[in-house]
Amino acid sequence: MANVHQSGSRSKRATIFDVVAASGISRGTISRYLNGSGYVSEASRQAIGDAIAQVGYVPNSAARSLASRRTKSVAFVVHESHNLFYDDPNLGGMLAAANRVLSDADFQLVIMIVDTEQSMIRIGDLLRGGYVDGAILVSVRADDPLLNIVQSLGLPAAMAGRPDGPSTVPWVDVDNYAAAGEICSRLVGTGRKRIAMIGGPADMRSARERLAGFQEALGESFDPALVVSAPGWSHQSGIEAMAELLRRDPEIDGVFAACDALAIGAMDVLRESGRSIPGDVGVVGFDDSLWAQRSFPALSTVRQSIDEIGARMATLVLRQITGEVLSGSQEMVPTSTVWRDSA
Amino acid sequence: MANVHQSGSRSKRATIFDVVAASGISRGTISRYLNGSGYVSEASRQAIGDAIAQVGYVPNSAARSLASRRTKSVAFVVHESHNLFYDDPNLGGMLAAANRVLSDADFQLVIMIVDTEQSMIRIGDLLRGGYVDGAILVSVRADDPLLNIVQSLGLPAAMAGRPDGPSTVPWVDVDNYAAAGEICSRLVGTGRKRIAMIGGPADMRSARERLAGFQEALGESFDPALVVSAPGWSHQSGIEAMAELLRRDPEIDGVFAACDALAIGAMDVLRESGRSIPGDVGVVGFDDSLWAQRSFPALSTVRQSIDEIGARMATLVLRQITGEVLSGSQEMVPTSTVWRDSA
DNA sequence: AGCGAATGTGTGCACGTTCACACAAATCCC
DNA sequence: GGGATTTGTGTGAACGTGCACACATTCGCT
Repeated sequence: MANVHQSGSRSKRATIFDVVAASGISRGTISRYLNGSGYVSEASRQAIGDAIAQVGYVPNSAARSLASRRTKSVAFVVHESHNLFYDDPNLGGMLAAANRVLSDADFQLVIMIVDTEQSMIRIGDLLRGGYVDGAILVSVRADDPLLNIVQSLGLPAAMAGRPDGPSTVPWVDVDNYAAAGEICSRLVGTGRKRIAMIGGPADMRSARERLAGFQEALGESFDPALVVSAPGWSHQSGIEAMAELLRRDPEIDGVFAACDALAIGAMDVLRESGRSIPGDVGVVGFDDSLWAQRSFPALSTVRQSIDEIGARMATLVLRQITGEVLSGSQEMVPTSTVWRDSA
Repeated sequence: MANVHQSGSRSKRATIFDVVAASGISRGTISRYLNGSGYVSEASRQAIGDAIAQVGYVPNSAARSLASRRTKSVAFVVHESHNLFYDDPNLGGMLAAANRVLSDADFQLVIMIVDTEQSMIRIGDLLRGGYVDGAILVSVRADDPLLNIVQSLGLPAAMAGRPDGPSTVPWVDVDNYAAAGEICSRLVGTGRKRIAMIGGPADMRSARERLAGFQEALGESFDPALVVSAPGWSHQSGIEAMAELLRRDPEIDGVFAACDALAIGAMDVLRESGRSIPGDVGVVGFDDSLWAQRSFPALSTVRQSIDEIGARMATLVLRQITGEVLSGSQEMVPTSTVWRDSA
């Protein structure tokens, strides 16, 4: 009851003026203390620290953002349906990796999922309204309005996968073409004759590159009739695509799926149709997500470090926030082929 | 070049005063227009709308937050290691569901992961600094400092799983005890004699409740030597726990794992040791995450709607933000047993 | 006609910081 | 020992909005 500070949980929050009153030191010096801009004597330092602890002061972030024109937060923008977050461990992994880097730099991650026309408007306004200092763009489509918003604003940003058209936004990507080519050539090398592909959404560059790598690896024996482009990257899409492929040609003995979730959907269909894996049909995927490691049989796939992609994007954004000009910069993360049991 | 608005991407952002200049209408009325507080004539409405479009005005969120003392954002606080986001689809599902509800209400989701002492301080300060209007707490530990912060601040909040001690924070939970009891009694009912359990972290209430349900279902035949508490909810923990159990008793013919990831880790060990599932050993899990549906053999488990839990927490927080007092309120989400192939 | 309510509009102040600037004191350098 | 630095401190503006209040106009009703 005689408690000086925190008298009741309903009391107003302490402001910098309360610290001024408790320490007898001016606003300016306290601000310098808080922001580490130097020029604060040891004595003041001590007094301010004590006063802050005594009144339980925490700087108000809105006031700070308004005055400094910096929010200390970065958006993680996902242009996909909400449930991909449940379906695809890669998304969560990228998010976690980005958050780790950002929070070490004292930045917060704000999540923005674009899956309707309305949400696009909302998020566009948020970006324009200075809600964040930068943006990490995941799953960007061809002609994505988000890209235009970010560019015309000059907002620090980075994206996963290279953009479709010309763009100044730095990106982090893997060599989809080469990686797809390599895993498929090994599929060819193990004697498969009728090899099909389940592609990703055709309006995504990474999907098209994986397809190109597949085609290159197959060379003469490439047959466009054995390619189905799934509308999404989900397990369900894989099921539907595989069913369609088997309808087109029941003799298929090899499948390259553009991501692991698609591959596992395909394996489910193949197994149900009585085919053995890898005996009758060899299956390979892409991503080396957890699905690949835990599926049965364990999936041969292309390993890409989702962690590194997430972390690098965060770093790119942070560097731009601190003033570096990275326009058009690009980074490649290496991949490797992981040969397991499915092919 | 004669472009009036947006002259160069580096131009300063339009403020409400630019709208005043362009429309000839006062700040107050424009503010009312923006916040839908009524009392704006049709003529003004029109003029303001035009002026806003003309100057490309978007309200500044920091200024708005400072003046209104509302941030329109809610924290999603996870007290777990970063990589759980990759490991556990439930976390992503909860996040997506919460975000859907929040963004419909025009709120943003800010992600905060607590996994070190330092991050706990950072996030505590963020919550105290008014960075968010409310918080969704996931994976709260016994005596969690976060709980105290939230409560002493009177911050609107909700948590997944009921708290360990007394607390006023509303929660959403499932009946872990009953659900665990039911799935285990069916394990008993199918003739298993030596049934083991892989429990979750002992400092989490849900883990202890699932253990209690297990014990109740087994009755007389419960043997504490056949229970191992995993330090986390991960696949890897499941592998280690199962190995330990087999060391203790190779005759085990049934396993109840406190979550699906643990169960699948256990199945991997069992399969590798030459045991067949469900022939030699029956395995059941908890959560009905994607892992359960796609594992081989498909896992029998307890279905809980992670989506509904996430959405309800978001709703609870929003209701408190709009002024409702929900202190101590609690909601139960129903579960059901899903009988697949693993037992 | 007159009065109260409903509708519509503008202005001052507050929100809690950061930043630039002015200035005071201590230190350095031939 | 005097001027130029370096170090340290306080004060007055912003930053861009919401909200309370004062005031003007229109409407409905007896």
